[in-house]
Amino acid sequence: MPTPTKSASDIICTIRESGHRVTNGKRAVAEVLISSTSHLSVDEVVQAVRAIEPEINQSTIYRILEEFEELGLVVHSHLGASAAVYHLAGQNHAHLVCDNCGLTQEIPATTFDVMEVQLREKFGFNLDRHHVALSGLCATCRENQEK
Amino acid sequence: MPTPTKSASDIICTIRESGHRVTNGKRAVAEVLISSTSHLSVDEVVQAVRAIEPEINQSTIYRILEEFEELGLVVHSHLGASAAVYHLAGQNHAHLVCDNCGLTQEIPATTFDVMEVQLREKFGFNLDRHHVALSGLCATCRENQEK
DNA sequence: CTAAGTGCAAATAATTTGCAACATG
DNA sequence: CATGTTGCAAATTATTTGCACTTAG
Repeated sequence: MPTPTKSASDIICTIRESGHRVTNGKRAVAEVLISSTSHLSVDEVVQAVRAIEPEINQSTIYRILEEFEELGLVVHSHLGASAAVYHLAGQNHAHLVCDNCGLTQEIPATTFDVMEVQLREKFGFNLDRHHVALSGLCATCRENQEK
Repeated sequence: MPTPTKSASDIICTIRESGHRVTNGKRAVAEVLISSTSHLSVDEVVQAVRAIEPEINQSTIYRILEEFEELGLVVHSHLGASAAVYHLAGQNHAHLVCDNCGLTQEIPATTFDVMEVQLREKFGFNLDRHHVALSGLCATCRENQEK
């Protein structure tokens, strides 16, 4: 059963219910995350948010993203690059990152269904399928490497 | 077919063959990596190397590790923590990192045999099994979370 | 009102780089 | 002796934090 796509008001609601306060900054971050199809670095979130709320500070964005993550609204990954990237939770996908060119493909998290069960049974480990990032070589770089 | 364990002289040999020069620093880093069973952060490598070569500089270690990685001698991963960790290549294992407590378990890379084939066939992606790090919850943290 | 949230600037942490001095092949 | 390597200090990049001021509930 796929997680239903969240709307901005769902996010606002979750914030309020958790006892946190709703601010313009949080509304803007929510909108940015919802309208983005890809993964955003903190810096990209900052740029996008400033189009809505020009006066917002970078450290505020860090704090908002941290709060959203604690509330389970967003997840972040380290896709090999230096800076972390954020996106909404509940989007069922995992990442394949090319070591060579940095290309990131998204693949359905269902790819890991079997592995998830296997890891739990064998190692007692509960895989977070929203947070999977695998390294390797994309098709193009592999071909070039084989010369 | 498991990759045979490298010795310090294998590493030295590879360096020389690649046209790079062999220095005391590189010898020391090679020894440290070989005698370590676990993953070392750059800082840990620096500490360990200084036991052999007290005068070595941190940025030199960064440069040596970078060179070793280009030569395919070592690999590094980002295990969720801030600093990257390094270990010898060819040790067939992957990592399971607990999001909550940071515990890192090593599991045999053969766990990914099926997945490797699947990723190549479906997405043209060539998984690097030495570089796999999966996030989730370890058994203990999972239990505690279920209350 | 009052605790949560924010801006700002300074502090950390991890890593990289420019350059002059040095050492390997 | 030519070029790869190193030490050092300064620069970068990503992220965090202390604190006074502001604002949502």
